[in-house]
Amino acid sequence: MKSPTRTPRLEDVAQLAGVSSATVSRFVNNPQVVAAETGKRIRAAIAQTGYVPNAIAGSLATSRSRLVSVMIPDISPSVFNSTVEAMIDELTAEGKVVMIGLTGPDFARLGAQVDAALARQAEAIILTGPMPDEALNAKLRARSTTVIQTWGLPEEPLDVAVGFSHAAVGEESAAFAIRRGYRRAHLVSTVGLRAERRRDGFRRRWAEAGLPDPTQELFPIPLHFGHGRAAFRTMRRMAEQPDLVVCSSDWVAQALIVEAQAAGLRVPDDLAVLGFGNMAFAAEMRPTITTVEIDGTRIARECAAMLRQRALSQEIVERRIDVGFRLVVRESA
Amino acid sequence: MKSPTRTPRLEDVAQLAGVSSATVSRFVNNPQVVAAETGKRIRAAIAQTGYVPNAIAGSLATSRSRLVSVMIPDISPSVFNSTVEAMIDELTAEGKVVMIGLTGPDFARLGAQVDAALARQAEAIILTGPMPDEALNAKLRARSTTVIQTWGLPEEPLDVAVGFSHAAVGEESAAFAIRRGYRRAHLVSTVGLRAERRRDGFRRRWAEAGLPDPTQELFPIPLHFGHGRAAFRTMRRMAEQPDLVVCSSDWVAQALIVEAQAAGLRVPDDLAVLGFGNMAFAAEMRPTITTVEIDGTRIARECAAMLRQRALSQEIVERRIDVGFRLVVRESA
DNA sequence: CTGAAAGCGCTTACAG
DNA sequence: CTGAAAGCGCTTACAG
Repeated sequence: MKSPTRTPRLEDVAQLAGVSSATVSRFVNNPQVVAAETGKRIRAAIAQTGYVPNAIAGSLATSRSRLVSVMIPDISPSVFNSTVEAMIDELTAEGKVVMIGLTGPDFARLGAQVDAALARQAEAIILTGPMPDEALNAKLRARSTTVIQTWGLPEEPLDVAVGFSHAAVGEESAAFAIRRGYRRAHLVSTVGLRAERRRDGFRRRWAEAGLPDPTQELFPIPLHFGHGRAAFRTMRRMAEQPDLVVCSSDWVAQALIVEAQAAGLRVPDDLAVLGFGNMAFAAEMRPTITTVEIDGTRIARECAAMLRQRALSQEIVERRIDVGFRLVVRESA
Repeated sequence: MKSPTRTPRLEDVAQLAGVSSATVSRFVNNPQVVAAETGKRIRAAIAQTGYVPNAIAGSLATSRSRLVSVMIPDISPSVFNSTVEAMIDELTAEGKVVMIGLTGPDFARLGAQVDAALARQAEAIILTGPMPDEALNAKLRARSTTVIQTWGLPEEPLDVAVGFSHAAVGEESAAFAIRRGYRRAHLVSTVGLRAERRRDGFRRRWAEAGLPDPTQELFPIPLHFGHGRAAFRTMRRMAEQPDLVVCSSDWVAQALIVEAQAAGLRVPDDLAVLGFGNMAFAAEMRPTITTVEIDGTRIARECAAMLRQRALSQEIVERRIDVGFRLVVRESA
């Protein structure tokens, strides 16, 4: 049962405290500029009325929304998860509100979500998805809203970018596999630019070592457990069995391991498996999964730092921040 | 590089179209009340300026924020995941913006997050956590903000509630286990009211069947994979080995299965395992996991429906909606 | 169908 | 240190 008592405003507090609403506003936003005695009366009035400032009115008056929009394809078993959680934590701590835009796995609703963010005067839009199309680019460029591209690290960011090089991930995975002595690699990944960059990096390094071109199977985004099963079936039908499968996600890696074990293969002796994402479970399965870790917390922190810089000066020194990645070597490869 | 061109306002569009800003506002919110000819000119002006309405100003003018706050403990491998995704989908489709408040696993920041939501004039606050304390209750009751308690289904909701009965989950799990012929149950769950209700329900039914009181181990929230390992170790040290472990999460169930298999036990023949949550992987592991499914999409849909009702009439017919749950019987028990 | 004008609840330069 | 007042960009009852 909601009681329809009117929500208290600044003015209500002011009357109760016997001051002007301007003074209450100052006290709320900057207590030390108000005389101690006055402050005490205002504090009491706020407690008595249960006043909570109306941030909508505040935002309108200052033209600062404190809203940051984060665009992600989806939530559930997503590799973006920890990054998003870290973003919410970081930005909330700075008094921002984080609005999550779910664009759908194929980013179909990206345009609509950007409009929603702009309508709410988002101070920044953080894109984890692929580059928006040219129309969207133009719209974003015309605004003062900060646009941060994350995960992928475009050569020429729309505005600023924080991420890592997918090509480098591919290359370093290949270098590791070569050192380990694997010779027949099979790549399981997704359509789309990012995964393609990783595959290309892998292939380049692999070819440099004089190894036979890897076989591959691509799935639509997002990858899930079931794709690992399908990939295993395909793989078993191949003329020559690979000794290493490189997966675009830990989920797929885990599914492949489960299937391989069920088929009597030993991992990694008969078949090695490399994952991507270093999700929490990767360290816990049997065998534990060798994978690539992206430091989502670091990405979130750099994003927050960029926003702070922008707030202070509109001048961002470094427009591209490479947070790198880490190959986490465990048992599966 | 951001170009600092001024963001277009309603007035800019109006001048370009040669009408008043009121007319543009009408066109934007309710096109059919404007003459077709006028509409055409306005549409052109909007396209030319790239105008996006300022939702902050709109919210202030109408006192409708379209903001809905969802409070969850955390994101990563959480059982709340699909529910939250469904909420975002449902509410976004109705033109709302969803603000996610991360309260921390122990809900420590719930009070602060509620204040943030109220400050932004959230139209509704959706709580997945435990009942807030009395001070928070009072603050929420005094506001016209709709408060929806989800997951758990309190006897006497603060405002309205959508969820299921934890006690019933416990009872039905026990009934199932009894039918299956298990006799020595071990419960692995968390401290806190909800898990306790499930345990109590289980025990009640178990005792009715004349079976020996289940043993148990409790962990702090949130449960994760590692707890399953720890639980298995504890279990192995027990004088009498259980034939069934009932887990508060699929993650724990999966970890137990992995450990049991590594120790040479067959699941479910030597040890049966029951999970909770029906996370995507539960259907994919070997053995697949028998678990309890909560329909997060249904919960989200009912929440959205309640908000629609409230918007129309302030009268909500049903204050408690029980969405039930489903025991998904697979291989692990 | 359209316009002039008041109002939503704040913030902040300007005076004092 | 404090107050009066303008302004943030919309919406909407009221007139016409």
